[in-house]
Amino acid sequence: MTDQNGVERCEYSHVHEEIVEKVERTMPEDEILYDLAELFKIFGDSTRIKILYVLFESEMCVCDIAKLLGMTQSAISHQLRALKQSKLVKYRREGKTVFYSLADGHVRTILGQGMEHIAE
Amino acid sequence: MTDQNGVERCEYSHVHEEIVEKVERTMPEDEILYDLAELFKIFGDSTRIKILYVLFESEMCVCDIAKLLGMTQSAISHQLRALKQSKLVKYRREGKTVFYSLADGHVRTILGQGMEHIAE
DNA sequence: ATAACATATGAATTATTGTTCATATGTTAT
DNA sequence: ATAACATATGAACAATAATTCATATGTTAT
Repeated sequence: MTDQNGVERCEYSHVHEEIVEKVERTMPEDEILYDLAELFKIFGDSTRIKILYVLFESEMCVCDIAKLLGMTQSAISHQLRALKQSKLVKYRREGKTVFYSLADGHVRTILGQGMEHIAE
Repeated sequence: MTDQNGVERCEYSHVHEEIVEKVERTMPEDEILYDLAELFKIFGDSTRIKILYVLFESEMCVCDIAKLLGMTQSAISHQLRALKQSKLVKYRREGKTVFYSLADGHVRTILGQGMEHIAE
């Protein structure tokens, strides 16, 4: 069923040619799909989700987040970096302290839709 | 800064007590947050995202998905299982063939919001 | 019952990722 | 300059996960 290049060779295809063409027209570029997957990977960790939920209520410094979640400063800092790189959180420095906050509204929508889905 | 239990002990907390209480009231149960992370992990892989995009256009059998994405039947089948377990796709059997399709509308919303976010 | 096809699955391998530990960087006060 | 505090980061380790390969299951036709 699979040739030497790993490409499928089913005897009878069920998709009509028009569907194939439509898929090829609508499917975003590989690079975009890769970026999209990278974004969702960020949501795919409960520590990061908790951080986002904390930031729903208020901007907060690294240490206070760590205290609230009962985790080390290092672990939280590493995860905040991931959230920062994905532009899901932003930060401002005030003396020794760095305050993190949510970067935009998509976070709420995405988490909200996820919640709705698992609630079913 | 960290005690022997790994709990943070910052000298000066910046969060006010009322914020802490609000976070503790609003934060969902650990189990729910875990399930939520599990759901987003599913979106965190470009192969699965491609499968979902394909299914936007039409229900489709495993072999045709594999052909469209240039991947093996086995790899697609494994990923479809993950999508099925997360209730993101459903399926119906017709003879030897199994047709997969999107299970609900959250998929579109979540992917759409993700797209909006990375487009910024 | 057997052959042929479509799909599913277990085990192995490779790659990725979260946390910890130790330490570095940056900031403020003395 | 030094000490103290807050945060960031690199390396290592342990845990997860994606794909491949081989094979099993399920369905249809002969």
